[in-house]
Amino acid sequence: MTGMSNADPDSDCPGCADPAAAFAAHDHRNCAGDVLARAEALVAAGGVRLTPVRRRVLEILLEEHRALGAYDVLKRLAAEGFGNQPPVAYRALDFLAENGFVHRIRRLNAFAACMHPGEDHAPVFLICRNCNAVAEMPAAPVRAALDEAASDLGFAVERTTVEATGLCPACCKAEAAA
Amino acid sequence: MTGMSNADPDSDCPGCADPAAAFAAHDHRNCAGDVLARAEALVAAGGVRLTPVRRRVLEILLEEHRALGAYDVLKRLAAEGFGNQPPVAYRALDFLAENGFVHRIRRLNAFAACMHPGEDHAPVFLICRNCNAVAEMPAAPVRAALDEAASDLGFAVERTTVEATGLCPACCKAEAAA
DNA sequence: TCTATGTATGTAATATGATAACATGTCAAG
DNA sequence: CTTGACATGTTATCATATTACATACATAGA
Repeated sequence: MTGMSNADPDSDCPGCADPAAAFAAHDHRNCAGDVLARAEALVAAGGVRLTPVRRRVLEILLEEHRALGAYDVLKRLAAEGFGNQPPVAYRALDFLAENGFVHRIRRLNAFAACMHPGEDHAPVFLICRNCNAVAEMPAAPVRAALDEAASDLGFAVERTTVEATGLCPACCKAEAAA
Repeated sequence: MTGMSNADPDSDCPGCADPAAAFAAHDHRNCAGDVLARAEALVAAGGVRLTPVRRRVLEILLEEHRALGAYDVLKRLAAEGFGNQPPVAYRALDFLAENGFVHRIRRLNAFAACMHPGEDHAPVFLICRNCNAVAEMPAAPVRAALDEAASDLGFAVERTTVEATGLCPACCKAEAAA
């Protein structure tokens, strides 16, 4: 599951805040720092606690900058002296997901840090089937289409899972060349 | 996982071909029969084989008329003398999914028969968080919004997973009353 | 008709993902 | 300093999915 285009954390960085930059090369330490700072602010405001494990899990996902399975996260936690049983990872991930700091990517049974916590939240994910890079894209138009169609049936949408697989720009070009 | 509004196979029948009827009461044996017939025609045309296991899995999903886990399907297969190891179920389900006869619902780790095989295929699912009823909805507008947003990023969408949780009409009313 | 080939199925073993249940620790309000 | 709420640690177990390999089965070509 090593993303091709984001194996080097300093190079390509899909999933970053600016959707236009999502699949383009840039230094992602900036976005990671931003996000962590914003998360702390939100937590303080919301009356919930960003405990050491939770904070560390968020950091791990930000550092890694790609979707990680719960057990991958757990391995890293254990290596750093936190608990090494599944619930430790799941609890932290669930907390972060509920508070909008990470998203669950069902197609991959994995979790990825949210790149714009506190903002619009009905994320859409683009998953490259070739390099596994994952980008988070603004969802407003998709969500609007969904809401409208659903309300015609009398269904009240609360949460959405929208994930697309396909080819990211880099892999698309590579495949065309082959 | 017994859907409230579709516990009785002859009453409410979410997920049927006509999206307007999805959450309304009707006799679903009609849709099930239709679908199976259409599936056979498609299979003949497509050069693939609807073997006994595969056919039976499709029938089970049509009869049940709700999302079923692979192991639920497997239990029923085993009871009828087919193999009782996971791959038996997964292989049939994968085949059916690849050929558009069933859909995988990731949120539920489950599979449901497609109610209009051969037609437009970028399904959207509406899942009631209260009664677990699942409806398949036409996806064209959602898909269009998704394609457009993705292509701005240079991402070529191939397959999509679009699932919404919320309240179906019946549960919506019930909750409002409470 | 035989037999080679591809495709489907059967089976065992195991990997991977997720949760239930309960014990222990931590911290702040009363 | 105690109580209560929340967080964490730990055991055990369940649920979902896949790998690998053996066997059967259809069918096209010799």
